[in-house]
Amino acid sequence: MTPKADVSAERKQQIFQAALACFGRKGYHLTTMDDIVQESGLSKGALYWYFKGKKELFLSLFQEVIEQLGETWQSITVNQDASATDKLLATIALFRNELREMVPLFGVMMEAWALTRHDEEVENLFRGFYQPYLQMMTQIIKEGVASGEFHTGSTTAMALVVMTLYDGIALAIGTGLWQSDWDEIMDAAEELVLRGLGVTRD
Amino acid sequence: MTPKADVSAERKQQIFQAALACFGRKGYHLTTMDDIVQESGLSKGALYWYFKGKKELFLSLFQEVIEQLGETWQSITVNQDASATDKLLATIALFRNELREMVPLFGVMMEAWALTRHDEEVENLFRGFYQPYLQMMTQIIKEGVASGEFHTGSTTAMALVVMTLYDGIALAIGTGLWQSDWDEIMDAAEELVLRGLGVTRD
DNA sequence: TGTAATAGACTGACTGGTCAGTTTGGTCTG
DNA sequence: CAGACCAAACTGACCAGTCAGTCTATTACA
Repeated sequence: MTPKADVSAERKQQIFQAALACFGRKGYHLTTMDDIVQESGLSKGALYWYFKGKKELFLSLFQEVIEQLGETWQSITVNQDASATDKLLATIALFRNELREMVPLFGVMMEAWALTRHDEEVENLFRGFYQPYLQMMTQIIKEGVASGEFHTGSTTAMALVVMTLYDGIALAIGTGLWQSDWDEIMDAAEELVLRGLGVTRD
Repeated sequence: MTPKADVSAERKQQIFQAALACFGRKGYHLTTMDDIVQESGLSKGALYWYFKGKKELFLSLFQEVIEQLGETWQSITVNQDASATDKLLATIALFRNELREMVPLFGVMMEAWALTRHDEEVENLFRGFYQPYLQMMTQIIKEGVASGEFHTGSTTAMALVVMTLYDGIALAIGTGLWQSDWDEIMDAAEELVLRGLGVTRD
């Protein structure tokens, strides 16, 4: 059933890489399949052999990255007997480190968010991506409020706002309009979130 | 020299309205000039009589709204002898009220942000839009830190983060992925920002 | 007052180019 | 040879922007 050495995995990776480069440069709507063909060194037939079309290729780019980050986060968060503060700190640290790697994706992701509004398929996909994130953050805050570590009026709203803060940073960095220092921004964000939630550190 | 009643103002408004409806529905890339033609009840020629092209029409949609909000904010902020806390509270209240009106624009604005990355003209325009906002926020925080009302490590980074927080909310609402209650979100944002800056309210 | 001239506002068919996706015809390997 | 894999030419829909011309209201002038 696999008569030939299976090159599909590396081919897909090859296509992903080319697609990311093109989408990153020109955005979703302005990159053509032919751009990706050229960048990848393959042919149009090859692209359509591995992916149904432009949209599927585009969305596949995120699936991997987002889901993997979610899993990493979960593995940190699930940790039974850590305090909510510890979990929050771990989350913030995770964001600080992982999001930085994802900067090239941010600009592209913005377009994906925009697509969300006009394409039900994309909308559902992203809702699926995002919901676990929101739930994890809600869970952490809920625990913190219960244990008296955090203070907030509405856990769900606050969770959304905190997630949203990092989205906003991704947006700001993604546009490249203000290329402030990453660590400085992350420090400020951390400060705002921790003090904003009423966390008192040692 | 003005032989005919000048209808250009209302025509432009008519086109704006149609454009906003179309862009809001289908996004920038997917709406056709012909869509706007149909929606507006005018003709293609008329559109191109008033606007150079699709991009100019799109960008004009923001110019008005953004600049006006900036001016309103400034008029509040400039107030000589108000405390930094008062200014911040006024700013937050302004955002709470004005941004709500702008929700239909948010979805569209995301695409504008995305455009920013592939079009120098758009980039410069938006940089110009945004910079005064950032400066005003920086100014407020700087004053607050100087007077001991606020606490933060880096005023500029914190200003960016706070602005970014509201961008993120705009993004979240713009996508419509989570249609949480506006007031609840704004309450949480206010809470996070105020406590995060170390503001102690009587 | 009648009429020619002019400017502003507007129409809509048309064009030139673009691009996602298809088709056809391979090649290489087991 | 069978089926996975790929090349490249091709198709057809779609769309931003153009342009030649129309319509209307005002003005200039006799």
